[in-house]
Amino acid sequence: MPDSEKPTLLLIDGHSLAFRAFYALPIDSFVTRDGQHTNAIHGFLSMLILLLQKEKPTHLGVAFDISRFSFRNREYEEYKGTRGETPPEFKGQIPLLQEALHAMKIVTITKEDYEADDILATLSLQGKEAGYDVLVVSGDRDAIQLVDGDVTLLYPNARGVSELKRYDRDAVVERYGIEPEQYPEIAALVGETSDNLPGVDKVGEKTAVKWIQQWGTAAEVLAHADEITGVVGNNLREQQDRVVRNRKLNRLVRDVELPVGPADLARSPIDATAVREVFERLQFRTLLDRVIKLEGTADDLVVVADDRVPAAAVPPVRTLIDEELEKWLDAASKQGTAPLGLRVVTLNGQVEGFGIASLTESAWVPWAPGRPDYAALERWLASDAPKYLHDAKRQLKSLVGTGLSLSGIVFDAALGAWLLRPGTKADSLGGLTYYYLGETLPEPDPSQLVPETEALSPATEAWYLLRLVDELMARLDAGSLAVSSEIEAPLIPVLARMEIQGVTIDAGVLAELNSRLGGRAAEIAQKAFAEIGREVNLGSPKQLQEVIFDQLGMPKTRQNKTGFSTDAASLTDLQELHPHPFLELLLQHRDATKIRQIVETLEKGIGSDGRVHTTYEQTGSATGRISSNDPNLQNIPIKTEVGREVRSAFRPGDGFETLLTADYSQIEMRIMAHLSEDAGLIEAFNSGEDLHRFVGSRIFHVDPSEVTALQRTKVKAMSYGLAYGLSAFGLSKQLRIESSEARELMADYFARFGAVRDYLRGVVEQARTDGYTTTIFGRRRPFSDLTSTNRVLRENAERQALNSPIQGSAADIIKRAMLGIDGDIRERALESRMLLQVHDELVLEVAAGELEELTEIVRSRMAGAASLTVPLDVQLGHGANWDDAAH
DNA sequence: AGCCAAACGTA
DNA sequence: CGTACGTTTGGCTG
Repeated sequence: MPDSEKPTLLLIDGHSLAFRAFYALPIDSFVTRDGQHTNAIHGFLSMLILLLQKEKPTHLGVAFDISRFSFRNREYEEYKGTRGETPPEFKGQIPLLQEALHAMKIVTITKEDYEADDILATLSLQGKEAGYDVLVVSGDRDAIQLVDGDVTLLYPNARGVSELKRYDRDAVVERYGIEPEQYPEIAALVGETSDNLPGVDKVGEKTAVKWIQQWGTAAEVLAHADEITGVVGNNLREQQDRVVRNRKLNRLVRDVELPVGPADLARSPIDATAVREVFERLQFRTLLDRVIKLEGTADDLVVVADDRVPAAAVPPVRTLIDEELEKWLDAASKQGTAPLGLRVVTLNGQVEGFGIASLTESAWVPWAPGRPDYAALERWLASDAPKYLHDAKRQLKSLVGTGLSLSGIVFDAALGAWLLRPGTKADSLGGLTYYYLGETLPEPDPSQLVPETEALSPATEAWYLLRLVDELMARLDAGSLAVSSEIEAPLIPVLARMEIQGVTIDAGVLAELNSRLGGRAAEIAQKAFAEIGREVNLGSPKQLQEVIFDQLGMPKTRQNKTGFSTDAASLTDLQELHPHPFLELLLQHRDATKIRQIVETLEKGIGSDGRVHTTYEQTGSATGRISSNDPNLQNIPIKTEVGREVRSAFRPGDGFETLLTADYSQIEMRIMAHLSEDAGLIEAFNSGEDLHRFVGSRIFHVDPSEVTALQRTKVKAMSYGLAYGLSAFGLSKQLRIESSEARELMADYFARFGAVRDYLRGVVEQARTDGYTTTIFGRRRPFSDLTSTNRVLRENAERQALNSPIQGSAADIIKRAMLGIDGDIRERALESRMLLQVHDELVLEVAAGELEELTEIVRSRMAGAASLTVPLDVQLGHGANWDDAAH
């Protein structure tokens, strides 16, 4: 509770918060009729209103930078040098935001030559000394140093401004393990990429914290630099200038001369007319209402995190059984009833019960096998009555063996959050609730025997889940919502079944392969040692560097962080001009041990049922692909002969006849043809001619039949590379041709397929404007670095952006095919089942007598998964193992 | 045990 | 100076 005796001074870094809001809110959705972008203003004001309601500050000021340059640039020219050009859509919003603030009678503060954070530092110090409770809101981590007994920092989480993390002294200590004053000491060692202040190489937060805990300041760390051993110690000694410079620059100035002091920041009543005028100009309707409401009746206002989600009181948890439960669930099953939140609770693999919630009620329903009085629960679970879950696949799998079935999963919060921010890692329910609702769920500390905080009831979790889903759905655009409800949510049970089924792998084949490869690796190693006259660890790049560059005196290869690369490409390059048996043997050794490692991983993964059960990570990629882990079954070797032997260990299980594999041929190029509408490429696919042969004939001006193998190889590499943003330089590297030839090849390609280039350029351009790319089916991927002035960052983002609609659309398509196939299999009650997905390939296990029917299902569902301007070609094959099945 | 970088398997 | 992943290994540190 705020100390009611003390006035509260709220200080905001306007620029940094507005900038974060700019990237947190879709730029498209906030544009006035005359084209003025307003997303940063909207996000900032929305956050401000929340703060005013929650914190009830008596005094308030917002500081802004005047320009990108401050006295720090005189100290260090490159300061903040990596920052991108401010997007024009953002720039214009700052004066408007200031205008809106002035209408609300909020003081804005700027100071020539200083940054907003220096202003905050000065005012927070003055405020503290004058007896205020001070709240500092900044998106700059340097502001952590301001935290004190009376000064609290509110810091936005990752992206977005609607959730602010509260850092008081304890929170800083908990998060960083050091006192707030010491934060800049750590930052000086670690560096700050966004300010273009490199720190000491190899020193991350952990290391820095450890040192600061030991020695207190960065200066003291430097004084003890010679006590630090190892590479890190060397780096520290060599790069101490950086530390000194960083420390100098990240110290905030606390005595800036300002025209106002804390007392001048007392809040005054808003100028309602002016607010109305500005807000109408910005076309902020709901915000206007919220600002008007702030006046007067603030006390009985419900704090809302968003226009759409009214916070409600947490409903009491009831334990429901018998008729009461039946009545509730039957009502919820009626057509058109609102979804319920659901948590499946397990302990040691056993289902213990269910937390179920509506917005007004929440219930804990214990469950045990064989209890007849839970018919209503089981009926509701199995029905299509809509349900919201978080990480539904995991919970679905936990029901295996209980006899319970679960249907009606219409939205998964983990998937929804991923669709909003596909580049981020999956977050827990508590994490998402905090991020999106700004509310903290109590989580017991697993390290405590008797936890201080008791775990939240699953029923209450289900209630928070319900509110979270409302918020996620409100934030998702129409296209992403469609992807959620038509692709991702329906795919959950399909993937769950694939994981549960697993795939049979012949352990005997693997064992034989393992020992054979082991023997071979040992042999090769011996020969390699003989060549260099000593034994080294062939798996150690460091030792290999000694051998290759020092002992053998080979020319240096591509540089990497530890010296010079010894990767396959570099070694092959070396072989060209400086052939040496050791290099050849090393490459062979790598081949053998790599495959062997994969074989061993697979062997360990074979369960008592003789099958390997991977886990598909539905939120595992930024583009929309699924990933596979534990073990990864999407990287089983295929390119070499031994590699294919691994595939031959994949067999149909007992009672199944054969394996069926089906893959899309050149799906990414077909999507490229569709999206670019390039007439030549479309003709290529409609002609029935081999793609690369066709393209080659156009580039080299010969008949398709006269395209040589070498020409075809070059064309193929370029076609595939295009979708990845390949440059002429990269192409020349890959094909080992002159860069002039590579440039010519690309020029010739684009001369014939110009629409492809136009399309790729257009994608990047559009992504730069909108801030995201979109797939054919509406899946989005946001980008922030497309406007960076840092060339490496920007060009990386450009390649990702041009690739994302292509790779992402391919992912959409195969997912749709999987839904169709799974649906058909179930509808026709076939015994056959889908086992593996490898991005453009599916592997199925065929039950006796079902091959013909299943083949037709797979063919038509895959080919029909999208209607593009070119056909989707599907290659099918079957056989006694995965290798044989692929022709 | 935890972290990082390198290397390499797949699409 | 080609996208998207997951896994292992060595080497460093505690």
